[in-house]
Amino acid sequence: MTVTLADVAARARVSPATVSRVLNGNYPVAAATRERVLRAVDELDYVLNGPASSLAAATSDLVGILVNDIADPFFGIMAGAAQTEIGGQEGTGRAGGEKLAIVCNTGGSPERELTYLTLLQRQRAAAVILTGGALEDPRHTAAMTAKLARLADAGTRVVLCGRPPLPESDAIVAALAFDNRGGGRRLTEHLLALGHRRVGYVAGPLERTTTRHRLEGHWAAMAAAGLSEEWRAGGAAEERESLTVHGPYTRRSGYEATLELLRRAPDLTAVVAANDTVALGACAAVREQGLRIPQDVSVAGFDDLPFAVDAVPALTTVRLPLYEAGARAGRLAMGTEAPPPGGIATIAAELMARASTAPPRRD
Amino acid sequence: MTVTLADVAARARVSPATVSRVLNGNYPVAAATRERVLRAVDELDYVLNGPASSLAAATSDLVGILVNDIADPFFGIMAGAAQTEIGGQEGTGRAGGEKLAIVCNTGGSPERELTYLTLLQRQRAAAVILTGGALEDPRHTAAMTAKLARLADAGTRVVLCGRPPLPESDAIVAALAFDNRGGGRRLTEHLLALGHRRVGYVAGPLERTTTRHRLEGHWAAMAAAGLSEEWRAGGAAEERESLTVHGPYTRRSGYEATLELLRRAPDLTAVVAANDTVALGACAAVREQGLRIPQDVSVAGFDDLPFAVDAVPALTTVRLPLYEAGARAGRLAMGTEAPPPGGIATIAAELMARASTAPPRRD
DNA sequence: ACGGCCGCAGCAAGCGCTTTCTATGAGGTA
DNA sequence: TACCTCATAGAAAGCGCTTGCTGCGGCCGT
Repeated sequence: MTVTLADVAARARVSPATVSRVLNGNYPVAAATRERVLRAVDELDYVLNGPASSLAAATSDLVGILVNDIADPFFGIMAGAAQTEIGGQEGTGRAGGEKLAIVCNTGGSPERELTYLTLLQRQRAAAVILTGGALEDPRHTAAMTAKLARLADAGTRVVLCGRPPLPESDAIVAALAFDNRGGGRRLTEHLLALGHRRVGYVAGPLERTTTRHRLEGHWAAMAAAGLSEEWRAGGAAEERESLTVHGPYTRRSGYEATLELLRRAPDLTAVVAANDTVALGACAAVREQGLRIPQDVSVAGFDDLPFAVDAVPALTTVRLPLYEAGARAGRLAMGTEAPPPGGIATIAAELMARASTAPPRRD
Repeated sequence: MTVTLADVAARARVSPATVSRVLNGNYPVAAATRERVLRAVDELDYVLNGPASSLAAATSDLVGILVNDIADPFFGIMAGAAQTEIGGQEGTGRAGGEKLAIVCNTGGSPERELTYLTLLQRQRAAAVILTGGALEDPRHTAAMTAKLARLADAGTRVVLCGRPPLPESDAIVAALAFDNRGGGRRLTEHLLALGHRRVGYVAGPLERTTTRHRLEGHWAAMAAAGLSEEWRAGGAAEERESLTVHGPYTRRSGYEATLELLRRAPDLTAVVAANDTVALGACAAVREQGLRIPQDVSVAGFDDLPFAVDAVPALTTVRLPLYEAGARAGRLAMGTEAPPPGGIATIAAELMARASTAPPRRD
């Protein structure tokens, strides 16, 4: 039925061992023999049995890339870049060093995240790349740390991309963290410099590192401008809360949250969104209220996804070098690039001031 | 070092066979014994060895989803939907019927497409979903047909999603094809009905089924309106060609191609793009030329990706039910849903007339 | 009360490959 | 010529799991 190594060996009139060695190319085989074997492989249309080979060798050439939402280009871009570095060109046997990247969509679910790690552990994956923000649940964090430790024990290289390093875990080859806090701060500073004082914030889901860091940057800027004082005077933390609404990283959330913000504070002059997708929803909501962007309300996003520049007006946002980060993560996973000192690198976030933000109208 | 089935068996004071049966749950095991085994599994933090298990059982619970470009939401949405149906919740053992979806990014490369199919064949994948348009190269088509036949032989279920069925191949469980031709035709008819006569077309890459079908729909509409006559009079096929430019499915391509079209035919009143992403680039180009949308030039896309409705003006496009199609493909791959009669289903494409198209200006 | 069944657990034979160790012959050296 | 060294190829022992078949008590039927 299915062709096995032994069949190839028989046809090439050599032993199975020799065929294996030809295919793996890590043992001297006479040119003539190799030739004969390769011909047999070709003629029989032989395909290596992955499970058998992984079992015997106790390794595989799979690299897992975990993403929170595959439909979101934020992850797609990173995953694609990583995958480019990891490769995927090979013939019947294993070409040298080439690995195969597979993308696993967790949908943001912690269970699924662990499930996929288990799968990859099962498959003895060569490396795992975790992209995007992490959930800040102590239980889940502990489970992840433990799981990653076991993976590392088994020889799997673990790389984080766009995710802060795990506390006291030495299982990780490298962590590339985006400077979400700094980016968030600079974005709000830009708004403040334009003269805005009443700034609404459509935040991402609670308990995500990305959400928290961006929000912290925002608040830091507000506080530095002395605006936290105003809050304190005018009603303490509730006031601050009232200008922040949480929701998923979706357009719809941006739309609804912005309507809500506008209802709570009609005198808002700017809305900062958790990311560009959310910002698009915010724009729609602002327009629906008959307000103009940026004359009446400024809107800003985060990430600088490709479509941000095409929004009308072009979206002010914070550029994250997603492609570069993904590619670097890919190289780290392959062991092609040396890890940064301490295994941790912070990736700069650059403010992209565009047309969707302007000074507030003077009433 | 690593915990094996045997270790678990020893701790639970049963035979390895029993542990295996508890984990796979397809053989009667006394409740008390099962309990003991599960406890041992938990205590030892045991993880099944995937390769070993796949080898022995000659199957695996992996489902591969091949996509052309993971950074493109077009694919992300389908893949995400399919993955939702396929699941990914399971404990240490294999929960009943649950499979694990992995996404493979071919980047549009035929070699990589085959490589991934080989990988999945190697892994004895339970099913494979191929999304998006196919390459129309006879050599590659033949290779794919052969490869899919072998996969099917080995028991892998093959589902096509958004891709036309392969000629004379019975390897396929089902093919869900989008009505790209019909959608393209209706879109151009809409433009013609508005009064447009000079319509530019920014097409996708050559030799892709999707590109060709959409283009055929466009031409069919033009011909039906008697506009092919005008062409014939005014310079035969070259004229028709001159209003069509090919390029990749990227924003940049849309931008450049539109500038080129405007140069060739300054009297153009409408531009149809291969998809929404390309349309965004087209919009940018039109604006850069100082032209207004839709007053001076109408622009239309295809796919109705989430951001299409957020473009300003909102983009006229053709809606493809990507999520539904992906989900259905997922169910077909799981065997949860009966294949359509003949294994082939055409999925309707709906015209979404929005603000980016309007009657041409009367000069 | 005895044979037959049935429910449950164990034995052992692989699944197809990798890899260590051993065998063999050719070529070089003293 | 006898001995030693390489360079290659083969033999065989698993890798960790699944599963057909066997074995063993206890319960039922008559």
